[in-house]
Amino acid sequence: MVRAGLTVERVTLAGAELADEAGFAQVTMAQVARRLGVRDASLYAHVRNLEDLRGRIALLAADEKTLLIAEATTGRAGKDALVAYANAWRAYAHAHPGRYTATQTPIPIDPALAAAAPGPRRAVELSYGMLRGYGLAEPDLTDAVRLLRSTFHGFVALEAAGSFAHARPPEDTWSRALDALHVLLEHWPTSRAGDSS
Amino acid sequence: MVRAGLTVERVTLAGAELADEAGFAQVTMAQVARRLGVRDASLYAHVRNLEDLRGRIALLAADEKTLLIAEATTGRAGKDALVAYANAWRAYAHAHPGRYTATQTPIPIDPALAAAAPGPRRAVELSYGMLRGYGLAEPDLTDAVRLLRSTFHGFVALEAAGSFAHARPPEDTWSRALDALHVLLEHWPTSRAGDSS
DNA sequence: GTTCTAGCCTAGGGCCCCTAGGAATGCTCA
DNA sequence: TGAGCATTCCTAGGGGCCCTAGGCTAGAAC
Repeated sequence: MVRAGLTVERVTLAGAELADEAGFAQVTMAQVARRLGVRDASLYAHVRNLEDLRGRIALLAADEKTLLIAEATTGRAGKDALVAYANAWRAYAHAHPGRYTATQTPIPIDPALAAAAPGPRRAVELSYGMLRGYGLAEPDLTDAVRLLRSTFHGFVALEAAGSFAHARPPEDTWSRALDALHVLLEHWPTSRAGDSS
Repeated sequence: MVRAGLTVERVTLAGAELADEAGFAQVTMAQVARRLGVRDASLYAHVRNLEDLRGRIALLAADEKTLLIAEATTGRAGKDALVAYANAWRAYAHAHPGRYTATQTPIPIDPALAAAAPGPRRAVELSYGMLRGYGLAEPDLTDAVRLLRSTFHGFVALEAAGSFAHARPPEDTWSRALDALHVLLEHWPTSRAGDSS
């Protein structure tokens, strides 16, 4: 009998690949085990249970996404940084749909595991760094980061759900939206709402 | 033996209530049947299968959400309409989290069923009507609608996922974001990107 | 009152999650 | 080299869920 040589990392990766190919909902102990040529009971030596496995996939995806964004935005500022950040975000969601939904699905993740992951902290740094060129101060900085992240996530989520199935290509809307957000950041209503209508 | 008096509507409603209380992932034939005091096999007389039931919940939720937005925005224009639309959206997501995730989850819905639902058409009308005061023309109108819907959905999704768990209350960010979007719609970069940095 | 149409039932197969306990593998160390 | 040992992977099995097949009964139609 040849051992399969499983580790937590290999199991998690197999789950991530399965998520991208068949959807995150199809990530199941039995399916992952089949993909690894192993019985499902064997996975419990490496992963606590299904929820644990899904949480690890979510953490892996968050780290990968953050890393891609970091690579895309280094050395850029202003609108260049905004566009690079946004495009890297959307590209990851397109390239790894299952992993991406894993990051979104609210899973109770093991705190110790989450603390060891470098993703979240790095993601916050990147978000704030991207906006450095626009001259915003707290709390506007936090609000702007949240608005941008909301828009990026919402766009790819609606795109994945097929809400943009009409005539105009999503790509066109996407680039126009980035233009608009850039303008917004330059005209950010700092002290009180600019209510001119 | 007393009959339970099931109908498609009652089964769908029970599923929707269960979704709000326990999460959309917990909407299962067995759970819904238990809630109705019935065996799971009995539900198949009213609903084709689990996927069909979930699709009906999604459609119900979409209709309810659209109705609330319609009530909130009638008679309003400009920023008033924008704020009313956005607040109704977020309020529905908060009041019915399970139903709301049902609308987001990409479920293959029976086309005949979807065609009979008034929600989608009405939702499109409302979105475009809300922007009537900003003087946008196509394709900017479509892009603006998509941007707004992306932001609204992304915000409540990240909120539900616990991404805004830090110091600043989400409410504050939300109202500032609406101010910012209002400014954005007034400064919408119509012809070519306003690239002034 | 009989017949017919439903609504609801039990029975059962297949898949999945997870635990318990056994066998084989490959490392450590005398 | 070979015994001991931790780890890896296995089979067996219980419980839950989805769904189909087929039977029984309540209420409507005649």
